[in-house]
Amino acid sequence: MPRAGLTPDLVVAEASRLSDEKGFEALSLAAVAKRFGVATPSLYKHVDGLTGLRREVSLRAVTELGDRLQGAAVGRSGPDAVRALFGAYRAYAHEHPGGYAATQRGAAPTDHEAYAAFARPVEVIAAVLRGFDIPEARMVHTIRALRSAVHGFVDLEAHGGFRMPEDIDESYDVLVEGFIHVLERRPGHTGHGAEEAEEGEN
Amino acid sequence: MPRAGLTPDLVVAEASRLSDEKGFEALSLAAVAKRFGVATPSLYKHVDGLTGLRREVSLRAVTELGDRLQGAAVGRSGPDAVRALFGAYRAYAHEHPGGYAATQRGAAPTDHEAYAAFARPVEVIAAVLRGFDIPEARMVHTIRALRSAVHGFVDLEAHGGFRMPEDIDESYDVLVEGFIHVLERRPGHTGHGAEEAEEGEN
DNA sequence: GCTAGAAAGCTAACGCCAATAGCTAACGGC
DNA sequence: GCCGTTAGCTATTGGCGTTAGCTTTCTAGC
Repeated sequence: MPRAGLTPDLVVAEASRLSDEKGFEALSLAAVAKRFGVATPSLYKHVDGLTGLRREVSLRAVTELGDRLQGAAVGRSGPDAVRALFGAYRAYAHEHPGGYAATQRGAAPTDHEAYAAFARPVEVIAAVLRGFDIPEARMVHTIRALRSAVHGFVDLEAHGGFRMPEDIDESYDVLVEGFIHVLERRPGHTGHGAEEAEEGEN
Repeated sequence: MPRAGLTPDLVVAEASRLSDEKGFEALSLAAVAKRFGVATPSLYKHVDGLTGLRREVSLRAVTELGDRLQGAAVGRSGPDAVRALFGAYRAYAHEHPGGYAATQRGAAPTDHEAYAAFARPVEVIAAVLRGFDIPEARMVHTIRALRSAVHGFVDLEAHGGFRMPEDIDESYDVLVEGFIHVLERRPGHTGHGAEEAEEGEN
């Protein structure tokens, strides 16, 4: 009997595809094995159980998301960069719903590799926001606000939370432009601030 | 052997408690049964399987969330009402993490009872926003933006997405005040709008 | 107070999944 | 062409959801 020729990368790639098609919650070792025409236990030779597989899918997804954000932001600045960021973020979630969902399961605090991977998208956001006149003490709060806005919209949309007939793209525009408006005309204001800290998941 | 005295309400209440303690994903018939000192199949006399139990927990949660929002908004208007809304929303998520998570699994389109229940929190938000000078064509988009902001923040926070040392309450303030700022000083602007529609999940 | 029927909770059994142990056969280096 | 490595297998265990069918408790009505 010839071998299936699996590798960790192949398995994770197929798992990512599967979770994009059926949802991240539907990701199972049995389903992945079936796709390769292989028995479930065989996957253990390439992946550390279901937990490990989920972790790898998350890592892959968050890395790709980071790349996309970076790609969107490069060469732009100010409001344009923010628009590009918002756009790329939602586009990724549309193209890879399972991957985006995987992105939401944070990494264990001890898992340094995952920790770093999860920090990257945030770093890109931070870089873009530095183009605005935001006091250091407000930086982290602003990053968190942006992340909340994007993620909230994308997540609600993905779960079918917007049921009215109004155009969803237009709603996103309203959100994005509203956010930019605050960024531009509201640089300071709350003077009492904490000191700054370095990169990481804000 | 005396009976356990279960009722649908008791079962759902215990399930809600369990999912608040261990997470909505950890909700299982087996775990609920164990809490009552009862065999798993016994629960089928009160609840329509795991799917049904999840639905009931969701309904209960979304109803309570709606009540909380309403309670927070009543007697207030304008920015104060928005602040109260944001506050109550996050407070609910803190007190009932499992319930809040349950809230995110939307209802089936055919499930009219659930549909109505899920619409209620949105109706409260809509009522509060009517206190601002927002063009009808922009209303739904604004509601969606608010929901995105709150949910995004709460969801990221719940999943441990804010890892920097900065105070999270303060971040929430920044988000809330930013949103209010847009509401107050940016009533119109994009003139091209759709027509209005009635309540429902926006 | 007794009885009959409704219904609560039980055990048994099946299928699906994750996971571990241990076998076998295919592959690659020499 | 041989041999060690290892990919993939089968067998098995344990947990879960679900259905079927039984027994026993409770309660309504006489």
